[in-house]
Amino acid sequence: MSTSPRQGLGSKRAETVERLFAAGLEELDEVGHGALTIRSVASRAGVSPATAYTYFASKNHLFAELFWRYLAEDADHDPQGADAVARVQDVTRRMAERLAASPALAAAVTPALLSSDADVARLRLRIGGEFLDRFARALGEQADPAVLEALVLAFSGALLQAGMGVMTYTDMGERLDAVVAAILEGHA
Amino acid sequence: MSTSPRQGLGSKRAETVERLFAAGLEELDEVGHGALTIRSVASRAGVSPATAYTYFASKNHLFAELFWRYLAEDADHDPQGADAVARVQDVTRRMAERLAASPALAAAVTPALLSSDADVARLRLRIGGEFLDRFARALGEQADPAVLEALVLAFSGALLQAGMGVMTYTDMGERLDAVVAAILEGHA
DNA sequence: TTCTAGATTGGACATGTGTCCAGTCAGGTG
DNA sequence: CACCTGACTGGACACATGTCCAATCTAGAA
Repeated sequence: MSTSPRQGLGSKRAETVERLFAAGLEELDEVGHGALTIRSVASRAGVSPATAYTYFASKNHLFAELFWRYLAEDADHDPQGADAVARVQDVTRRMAERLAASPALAAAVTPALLSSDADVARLRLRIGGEFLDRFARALGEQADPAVLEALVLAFSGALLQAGMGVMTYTDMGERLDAVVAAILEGHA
Repeated sequence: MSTSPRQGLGSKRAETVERLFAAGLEELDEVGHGALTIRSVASRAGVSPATAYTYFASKNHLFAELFWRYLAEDADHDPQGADAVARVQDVTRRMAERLAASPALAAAVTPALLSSDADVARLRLRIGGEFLDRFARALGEQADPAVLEALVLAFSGALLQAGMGVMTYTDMGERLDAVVAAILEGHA
């Protein structure tokens, strides 16, 4: 039995996974997602590659987990603003700012989420659900489902384009302001 | 000097590249983009891997070229419809139908276009430009730039979600009808 | 202290990826 | 005909990826 009161949290496994996450972020910033390998992350975290692979099925899985955690840090925030337009813009601006603050992670996660890897597929759904929730909350109760879907799709599209380098994450915030306004126009 | 009047078109190189494209499509349908390798495509086309690599820098480059050609087949079509909404829906429906008809190619191209490969980056811009053109033509002259961008982003987002398997390409057509209507509402 | 279960490890393995290069081949040229 | 040139080829290379397993370590339980 574990001696720790909080089940599992203080376990050896939990400590190791934390070290791997931290090493992953550092490695991402320093060498980018192209050059990063699970082995390099393992080495930075001071564990063997075999150990790292017991935690992450693949490089893509690692990126997806890192992104999910990054997203979750911000999950409790309630969108601010007087009307739906302002609240939705608060959501997109906030996301864009956070992504701009971690460009390496943002660049890594876009291709990673497309992986057919089973662990990635699970996280992908969670992440998609989180986006949907945020927009739904910003819109309020009686929102037009087509409008909600338009927002989610436009946001996904912006993520994709930024991920491909067609626009920067800083641009993304501003451009989405206009796009959100255009979509919501006539949908009081 | 070449004996062929149409410069290069009848050259050996052009014939080989055609065979490689054809083999690539067959291989995609039969084994999917995961299992496909440049070597397997080369073998199917009856050329050596080394030869195939003189035409395509990577698997992703092959997918991007295949998709670009598939897109170009349809480039001259003028969007039909009385008003902007109908014309834009014609564009999205048409694309969705074509993608649904070649699911393996569609599944392959989404991750491929995210590659940092230089040849892919070139095609990515061309493909993005093509989408923009089609929506711009469907909207007509004096379109709101924010609306145009909203449409392109929503469409990109739909491609991404379908590419991830969150929706089918058949769904995509129907869902985009509603999304397009919602975006254009109030933008006569 | 001894035992035990879970965590970690080294290292080999099979596979894929893209590069490179010296050599061959075929068809048009002079 | 002999010659060239562009296309193609075989095969080796360096590297990354993810898997596997028997051996070892370590901290808490008895």
